[in-house]
Amino acid sequence: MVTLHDVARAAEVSISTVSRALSAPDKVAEATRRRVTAVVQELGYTPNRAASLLRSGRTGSVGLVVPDLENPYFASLAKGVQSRAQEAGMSVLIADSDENPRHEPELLSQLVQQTDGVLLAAPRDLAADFGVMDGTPAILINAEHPDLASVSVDYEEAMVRAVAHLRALGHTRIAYVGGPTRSRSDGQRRAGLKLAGDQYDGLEILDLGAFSPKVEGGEAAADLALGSGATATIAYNDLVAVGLLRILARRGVDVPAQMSVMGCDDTLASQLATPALTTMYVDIRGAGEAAVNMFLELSGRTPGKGRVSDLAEHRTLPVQLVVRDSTAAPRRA
Amino acid sequence: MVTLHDVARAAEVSISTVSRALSAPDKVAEATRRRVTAVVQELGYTPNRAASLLRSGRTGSVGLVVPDLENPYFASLAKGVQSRAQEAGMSVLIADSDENPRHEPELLSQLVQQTDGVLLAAPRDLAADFGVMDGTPAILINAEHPDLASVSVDYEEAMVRAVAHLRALGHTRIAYVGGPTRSRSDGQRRAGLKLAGDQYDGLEILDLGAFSPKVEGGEAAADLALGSGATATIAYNDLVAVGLLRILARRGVDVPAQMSVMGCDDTLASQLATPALTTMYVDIRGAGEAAVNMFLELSGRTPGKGRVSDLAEHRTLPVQLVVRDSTAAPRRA
DNA sequence: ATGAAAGCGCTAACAA
DNA sequence: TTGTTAGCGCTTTCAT
Repeated sequence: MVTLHDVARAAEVSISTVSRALSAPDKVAEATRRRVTAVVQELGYTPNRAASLLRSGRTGSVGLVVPDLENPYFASLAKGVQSRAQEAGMSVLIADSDENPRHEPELLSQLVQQTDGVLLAAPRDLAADFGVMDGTPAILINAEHPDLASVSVDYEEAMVRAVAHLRALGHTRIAYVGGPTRSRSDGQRRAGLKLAGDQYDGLEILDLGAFSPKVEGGEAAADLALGSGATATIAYNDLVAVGLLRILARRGVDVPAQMSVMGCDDTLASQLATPALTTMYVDIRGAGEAAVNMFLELSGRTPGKGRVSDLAEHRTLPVQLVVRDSTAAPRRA
Repeated sequence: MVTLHDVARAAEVSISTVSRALSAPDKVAEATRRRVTAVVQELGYTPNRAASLLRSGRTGSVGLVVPDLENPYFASLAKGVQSRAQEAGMSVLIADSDENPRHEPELLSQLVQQTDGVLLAAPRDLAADFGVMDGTPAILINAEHPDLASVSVDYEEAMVRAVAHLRALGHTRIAYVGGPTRSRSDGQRRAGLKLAGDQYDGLEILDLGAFSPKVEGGEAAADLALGSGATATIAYNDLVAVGLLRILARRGVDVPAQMSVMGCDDTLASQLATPALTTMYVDIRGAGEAAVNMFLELSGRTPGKGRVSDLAEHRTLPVQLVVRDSTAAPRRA
């Protein structure tokens, strides 16, 4: 292993000069700097992370807590976090709470000790989490708290646009299959739906109730949707939409001719479904990246353009309509 | 920050005793051990990883390299790795090569520095990877190398059973949509297919060629399958099967009545598809866990029952048939 | 602009 | 069984 000492010896300077040449190039004479970097190249020196971290008191990693890594939504999020962190020279410790809110605090407290900060995706029990965070920088994803920075998808806008799309196709009775009641993002979606409903004349939004945010949820809601007289149904997310699709197919209902179906999130699921789902694209990977960026600013590692307000910045991510094969004009009666 | 010194002082022992009490409890008197652990609890001491790394050369983490975290297959793998590692008190650093074999060596060399060992999932360019591994323990997943331990899914058996299922339904002409030519696991699948083909009289296996292991691949192969006169098609994996389903639906072909379709891997995709895919379940999570276990044995952290042959143990994981809605008896002509 | 030197918190000889 | 001690490779004052 090549160390600072080796480089220093070869370049005939002291180790502190080498250290400076690498981390604060402007504090070293041009000639010296060049000589040092040349030797570094030649010897193939790479700094020992452990040593520099020990010295500086940092760990060089961020923690990420997700409910379920197998859920395509969180897989994408993890991917975004991962890639941005890597760029910034940090590593990511991922903890999977297995959809169990009770695991969160425990996982969190583990992470807190091993990382410089934590990204919390869709936390279920913020209050409990708080206890163990103990001052560690934390960023919330799809959740908000007055004292914490956060990045969330604009689900309200997502619903407004979804309705606009269906309305443009000529639908006037639209059903909504909701997600978990306690979910903050379901609340946002409903707000968007209400907004859209008020905006158009003669448009009816039917609330089908709360369902599990999975395929099963959609399956449970399908007959309700059918019986509601709606010509289009918006699902809480893509998974739920897939469940709808499945039962509708079994009932012999042609999608989109007899019923239009929309998902949300544009996860892999929307592309896998048959017919492919019209859905709202939300940049999950971008959310992951944004969360890392916020963390970086918060902990002052980014030169920082003006530095964030204080601790608690809230960032909202835009959404976009993706039209595929599951929506069409309603059939003339 | 609580350090060893703090604990030592409070417990009235030396720092080395504390260190030992934690990492080699049997080398410390029972009473002392209890006193120390009590103080550790009380003070909330957690070892400084950077320091112990620096000193011991170990990191307490494993690296995992996957081609794509968004692919449900690798997401599950990551989940398995994650959970077993957690149990063993280790953390996981995940690197995503973004399906680009050229990223691998770079990611790997980063990981090698930060981990005690590396798990390589479906590596594309083992030769290049080798250069940077430089003696770090490595476990291959779905790949093999004479000098490295590995765990792979038994894709040969998977195909044998898939064919048996279709055969039992009455199919006699079965098409196979292959994956990447260079893929080792595609070779295994073909071997299984051949085996099965030879085993039954009057059974024809048609090779449709090599396709991208994604939805697009299946879409590309669909018309070929249709034109081949086969009554059933086996796809390289679930994603490819979904692609088939999509085009078949567009062509008005009823699955499974007119064409049976099988996927492979039993990823989320097979459940999301319409109709739900009959597929071969392979315990991907188990593979991840097994890989961690092997690493643990290899690096001698598990008391080890007899210690692995040498460096290179190869473990094979079983498969299982999952029947859903995409297969049925062929229609009488 | 450069060098000397003091540790960061911990592990692992080596002593006792 | 326990304690003493010497660093691991680096950053960072403080001199020069």
